Amino acid sequence: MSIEIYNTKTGQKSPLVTLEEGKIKLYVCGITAYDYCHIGHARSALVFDMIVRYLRYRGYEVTFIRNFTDIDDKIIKRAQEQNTTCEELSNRFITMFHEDMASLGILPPTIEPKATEHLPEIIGLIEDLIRKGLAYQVAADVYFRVTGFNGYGSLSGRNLDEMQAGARVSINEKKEHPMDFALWKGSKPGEPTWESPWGPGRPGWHIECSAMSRKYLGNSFDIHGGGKDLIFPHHENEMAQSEGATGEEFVKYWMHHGFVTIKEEKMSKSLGNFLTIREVIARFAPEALRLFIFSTHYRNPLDYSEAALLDAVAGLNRLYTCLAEIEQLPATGNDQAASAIPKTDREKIETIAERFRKAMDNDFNSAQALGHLFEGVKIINKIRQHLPGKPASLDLQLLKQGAETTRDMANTLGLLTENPTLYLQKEQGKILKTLSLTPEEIENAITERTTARETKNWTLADEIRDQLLAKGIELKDGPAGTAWQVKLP
RNA sequence: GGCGGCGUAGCCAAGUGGUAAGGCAGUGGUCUGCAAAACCAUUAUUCAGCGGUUCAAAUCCGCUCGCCGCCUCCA
Repeated sequence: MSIEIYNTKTGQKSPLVTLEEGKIKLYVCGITAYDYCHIGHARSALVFDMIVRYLRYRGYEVTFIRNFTDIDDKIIKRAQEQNTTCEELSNRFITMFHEDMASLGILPPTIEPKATEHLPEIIGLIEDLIRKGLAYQVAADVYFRVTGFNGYGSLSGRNLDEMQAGARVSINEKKEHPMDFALWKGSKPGEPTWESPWGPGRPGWHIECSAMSRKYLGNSFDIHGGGKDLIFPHHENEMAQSEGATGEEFVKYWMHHGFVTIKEEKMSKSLGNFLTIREVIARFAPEALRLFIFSTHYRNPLDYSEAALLDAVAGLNRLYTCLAEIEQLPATGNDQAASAIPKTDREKIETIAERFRKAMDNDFNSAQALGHLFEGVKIINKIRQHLPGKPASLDLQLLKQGAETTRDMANTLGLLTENPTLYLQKEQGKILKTLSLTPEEIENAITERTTARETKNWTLADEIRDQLLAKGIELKDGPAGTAWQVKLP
């Protein structure tokens, strides 16, 4: 079975057939570096991280390009506000971006090109377009002639007449057609400037991606991705530029992910309703954010809330707890004993990987894939719970294999990458730091309670236990004494 | 106005023609002096509403209602 991918351009899923056998060339639009990244950016990065990881797991050699836009109107404006240069500003936020990506455990792309480092390629592409009659110069600017490219609108499913009827397009008298867009902008005093055949200026927003993808991936490549908000105009314009210049099909599969919303409203800088990645990571484990993001299909909207993150934390704890419990199992069992595991359960465990792959092959349906992992965990837990004192070796082996498969599959999503026991300890440690209690105080209270229990003073014993619980410490009475742990969300 | 998407249990969320995955929360149970944790079991005769196609529909078609996004910078 092959992987099926939903292609924005065709509006349907189709089997992934790569240009070159076993290889995938992927270009993703990265950030415009002028501010901290928010959860929406995290979703974009995580979705494509998952896609890259999964494609590699499925045997593809993936060349992954993710660019930085380090020159544009917003950067110029913000730099002026902060009384700094565009270069300093964009470099600062690129560094922040890298820190955020590292904290989220996102694999670095093969290449991360910047617009400002590709001026020769950009200028060359614009010259190609002018030569082909697809671009024209007006004063210091160069515009793309949308009426000269007859596929214009085919990606976003629009046509030029409809878009003009929208009336939100401002009329610029210099342009031949209201929808024509800038390839090159003559610079105003004080703005970053590069020399060009059309005078000093800077590139328009869309041309950089056409130039850089062409340089690193060629005229034609397999997958181009980004957020849904990039479909129009950004990707529509990129496609027009690239196909106009080369005459070849620019991209085979266009992939666009949905937005992160807050209270059902799109998270965006202009609305001011965003949380930065660092704010969220300060409170929740990076893998919890991952689990949250992957708990819905990448094309659907995803509503951020604290409650939703806490759900994800609980889910992640369930997964890690299962793995930790399986690690505690004895290494050897009874070689003679027959398996005590029902056939249906055995089959469920044995087919975890197969079912996981089937879900992921279906347009990266991580929500369904995770459902299979949770179902597997449920069965593994059930079997483990009912294991006899001297379990059959066969059954121990099945449980261990099931846990290992679960971990391997989760790894292809960047989940369950930590040692289970250490992860759980670390999470508890993080919470303990926020509590007004030291381990010594807890131990002392337990000693006091143990004495009370020995004299069957249940009232006092329960009181001590309740007081600790109110502070977030759970006690576990066992044969070997009383252990404590921090209450996880 | 144009284009696109969504509406599944208390909440989140899979499921694109064959009789409702999974997670969180809740409830019952195992364990325990009682608990907690963990685990198990259980929770939608029904998929926004109304029609239609079909032996069969959450899934296809039509209409209605509600929500969201893009058309301007945006992941």
